[in-house]
Amino acid sequence: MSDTRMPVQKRSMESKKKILDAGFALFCEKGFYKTNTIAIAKRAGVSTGAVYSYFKDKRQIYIAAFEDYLNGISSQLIIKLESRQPFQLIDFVDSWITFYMDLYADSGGALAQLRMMIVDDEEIRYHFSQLENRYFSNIVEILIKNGIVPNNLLERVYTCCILIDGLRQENSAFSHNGLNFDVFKQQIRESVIGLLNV
Amino acid sequence: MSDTRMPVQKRSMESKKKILDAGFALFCEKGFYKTNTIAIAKRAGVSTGAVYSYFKDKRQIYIAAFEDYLNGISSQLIIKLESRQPFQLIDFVDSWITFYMDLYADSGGALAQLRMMIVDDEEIRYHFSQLENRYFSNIVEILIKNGIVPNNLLERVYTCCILIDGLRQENSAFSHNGLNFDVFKQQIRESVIGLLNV
Amino acid sequence: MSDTRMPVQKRSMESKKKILDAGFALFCEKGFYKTNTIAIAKRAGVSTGAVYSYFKDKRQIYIAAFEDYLNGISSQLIIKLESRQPFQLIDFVDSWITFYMDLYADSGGALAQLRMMIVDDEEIRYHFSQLENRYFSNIVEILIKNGIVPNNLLERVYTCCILIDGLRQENSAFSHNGLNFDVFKQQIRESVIGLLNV
Amino acid sequence: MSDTRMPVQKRSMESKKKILDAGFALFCEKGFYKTNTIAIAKRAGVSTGAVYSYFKDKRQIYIAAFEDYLNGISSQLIIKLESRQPFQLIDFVDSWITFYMDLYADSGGALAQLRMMIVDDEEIRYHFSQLENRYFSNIVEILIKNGIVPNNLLERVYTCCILIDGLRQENSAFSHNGLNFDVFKQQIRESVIGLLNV
DNA sequence: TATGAATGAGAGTTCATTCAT
DNA sequence: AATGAATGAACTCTCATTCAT
Repeated sequence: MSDTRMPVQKRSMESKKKILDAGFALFCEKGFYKTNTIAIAKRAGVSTGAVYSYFKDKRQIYIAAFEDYLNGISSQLIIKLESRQPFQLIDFVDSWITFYMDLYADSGGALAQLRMMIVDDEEIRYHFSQLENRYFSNIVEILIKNGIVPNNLLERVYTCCILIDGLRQENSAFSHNGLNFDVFKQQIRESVIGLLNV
Repeated sequence: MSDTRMPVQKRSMESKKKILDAGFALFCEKGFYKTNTIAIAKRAGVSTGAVYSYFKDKRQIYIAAFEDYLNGISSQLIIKLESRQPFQLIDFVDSWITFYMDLYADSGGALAQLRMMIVDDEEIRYHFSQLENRYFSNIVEILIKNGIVPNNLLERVYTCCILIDGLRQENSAFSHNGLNFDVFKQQIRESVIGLLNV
Repeated sequence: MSDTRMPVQKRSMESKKKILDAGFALFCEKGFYKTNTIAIAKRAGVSTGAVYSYFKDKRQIYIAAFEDYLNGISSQLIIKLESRQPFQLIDFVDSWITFYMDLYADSGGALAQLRMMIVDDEEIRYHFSQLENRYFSNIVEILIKNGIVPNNLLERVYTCCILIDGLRQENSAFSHNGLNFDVFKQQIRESVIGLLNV
Repeated sequence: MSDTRMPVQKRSMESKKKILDAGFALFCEKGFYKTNTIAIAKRAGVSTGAVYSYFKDKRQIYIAAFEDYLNGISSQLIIKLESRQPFQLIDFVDSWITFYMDLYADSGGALAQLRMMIVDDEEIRYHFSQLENRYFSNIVEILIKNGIVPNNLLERVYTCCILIDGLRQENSAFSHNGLNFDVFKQQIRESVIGLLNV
């Protein structure tokens, strides 16, 4: 038991952070239902009681942990995409695809888990329903800022997002026998460019 | 050692069917984890014991119920698509989109649930991993039979499937503010036609 | 389904016999608690209902099966022992040891199981409490018939029985490290002979 | 993944102890199969959940409870036997018989239960298989220490143990009609002395 | 405030027994 | 008489949550 007392608030914040990190890691690894609160507490190095002093219940840990994560990555993606100057559409699309796939690869299943829980649980669905909208809006903004302004831009961006996410799915979840990934990627890339380059 | 019952009597087969139907309905409504075996038994109008004489465990009910369902719908979709003669690409694509969306709409969450469980549970994933491949192959077959043979057809079909499923998602899972569904649908439609009409 | 109808009573007897045999085999292999009635019915090739038309409950199958078995072996042992003529004490003791051990070896755990259930279950204990008395009496009879009449014969025989059963235990249940079985057997043999040869 | 709790707080250790005591009492009274975890929890005055935070399953309660018990009694018997000085063989044998029978009488069925479960359950058998060897070795040691060193001592001791346990059985499990217990005891006593006094 | 032991409802599952066919 | 599907109480075990310390 360390003698040096830290400011109460700061220690408290650290415990909360540890719980969120532990919860997030476990939820990604094993999913919501196969993760229990005792395991979260253990991984976080705190007591089970502590978990319930910071969060009303298990679901709130989930929501808070994924909110943190999403805030992190969404800004990350946008920052990376904005930083590539001067703007070239083809370069932008390639970066988008690359960054998006890296993000998923690094997420260790986080985004797949979240998609699942959005289907499964009403409260989680409600909480994250605006999630993708932010992402779309950000992309739309960047495009407008750089003079890419076809009609129905929002819908175009959405279609692009679906295509890019399809590529991601192919890469991670299923193994679709006989599919040539490079050919597929090239098709997606061309479709996206076609949609934005009017 | 105790193996699950092989229905012999008529009564028995009816019970098994009732369990599958009840299980399927509940799994779709509430998801795997929020459905318990007592509820399945009650809904099926049988005892809890009966459930376990037909199925080794809850997961097997899930697998059997969804297998039945998928066998039903996959042939349904293909039959509908093949029945539209003479073949016209545009007409084919419109039918595809319509039928696919109807299927999901009628499934009452079944397909969304299944996607979720494929992510969540290893045994279920293993069991249904080949599921989408069958669907792709069927579409490819129809196209070839009707003279649509661009290069990289499999990849093109896959891309089309992703686009159409994106449309479906938009319709069911999320509400993306400000998105004009008809515009979006038109974009998808054109992208699909563009991919197949080389 | 064989067309030739057997006399009802005879068929009935056969089913009962099959249930007893199946029950006995399973009880020996797995014990009373790990054997279930469905398995007995299956092994016997009859319906579960049939089991309950011949026996009030699972315990009665156990009792009847072991009673049959014990009647069989006790007469067997006595017949074998009586058939060795002319009577020589040493030869008698050797035969006794040999036959007893063979009996156990062939019983496939039956007697060990029975001992266990006699401890565990009041009704079974009650039913078989006289079991060993018959065995002692038989041995005593043979000895008297052949002029072996030391004082306290019943007690001597009982002590002999314990010694011989100890030899059997050593051979089957435990592995007592470092024990030389032949030496041990020789000791038992001599103690038994000593007890009877006054 | 969830490991059983390592008691840290004092309260916790008391609970574990209470569960062990309750389990032991019930296992002795009613046997393993007729004792359920709810009854153990109730008798221990704890919740069912508590039982499973200290023990992986019911069998582990059994094993731990009997291990505790055996550790207690095995040293007890040896200590009593060693404490009788100066060593006299006849006195030693009489003490051995007396203490052994008292032990069983006081055990309230514990040792009989354990013998039964050693036959019935593989894991329990494995856990306690060395049990009797320790007892034999202890007796052997005492005898050697006191100059009783006939050839084949281990086997002699084993034979003695069987005889003494036979006496114990007679006293507890069966009622062998017509057997004069005192005569029988005298026979056993003399056989044991004969085996050791060469 | 932090701890972690304790809770207990409820989950999945088994199986001796019954009874409609 | 025979069948075997059906029953449902009882069992073992889990875990989100609480609360005495």
